[in-house]
Amino acid sequence: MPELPEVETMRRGILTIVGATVVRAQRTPCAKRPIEIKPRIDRLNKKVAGQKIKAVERLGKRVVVRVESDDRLVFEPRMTGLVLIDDPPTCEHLRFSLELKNCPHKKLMFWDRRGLGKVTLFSPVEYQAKLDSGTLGPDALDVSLDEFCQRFASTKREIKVALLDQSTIAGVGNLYASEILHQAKVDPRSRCDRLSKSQWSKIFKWMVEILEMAIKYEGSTLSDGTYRNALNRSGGYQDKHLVYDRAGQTCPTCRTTKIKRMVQAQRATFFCPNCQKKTTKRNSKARA
DNA sequence: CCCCAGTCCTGCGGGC
DNA sequence: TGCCCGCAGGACTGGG
Repeated sequence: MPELPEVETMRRGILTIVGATVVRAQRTPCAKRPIEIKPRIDRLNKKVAGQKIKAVERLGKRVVVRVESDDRLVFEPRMTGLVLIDDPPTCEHLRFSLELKNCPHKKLMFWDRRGLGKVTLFSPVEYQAKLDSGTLGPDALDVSLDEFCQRFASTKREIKVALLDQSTIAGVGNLYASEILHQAKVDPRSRCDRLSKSQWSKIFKWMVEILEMAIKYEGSTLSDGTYRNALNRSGGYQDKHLVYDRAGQTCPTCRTTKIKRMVQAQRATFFCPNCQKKTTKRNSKARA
């Protein structure tokens, strides 16, 4: 499931399209079922055809292709989407393509097995409005500790659930949330408004560290094998997971307790009950 | 406003 | 062995 590191790996994998000219945008004829593309493909095509690609950016878990007019084509891979310039895993789930010229690669493609992904074209005004609407928070790798704390501090939600909310911070998903809280030694059920300053610092520090490390390893490929890096190989970070999908195994950190799986907000959470104990503001201060 | 459950989708694996 | 159902979860919607 693409989270920030996997999407960043996709972005880096398609950087050679910068400077290319878009010939046309089209839904891929062999795609099994249509995905949501906005605006309608003919209108979208009119806006991007003939435009030069100026930049390939990322915002949270989205790949953003910016053209000369500053219109932005935003790809949302969600569960099983891939943004590619090389052969997709199958022909049948290819959903969308941008034909290119003046580029070593002829096409930018959006492949998505489950079809939950989306492709949306935003004008500069629409894009700014989207950012201002508050539905998408700042990127997890582009936020200060102060803003990070500020955005979470007042909510009573459980920290694991809050981390997944893209309107607070964009980029962290289910897998990395478990890993971050394990390294920070925070119980995933802790209420945000009851976490201490030092716990927030640890969560922030490990969030940055884990996301950056996972980018170095080109992301995590899980057992379903969907996610591939730019060279169509598996990512490498799945071997570094300490708790995710390791229920029943001995915790690699304390080596005494078995990792547990539980469900929070209908999502699986993995944690070590020994390493990640609930602390109140009071007793964490007393300890310090 | 804030939060949560429900919804979409396909492929895989557990269980019978 | 083969079939079926439940599960995987990112992001949005509707309702309390």
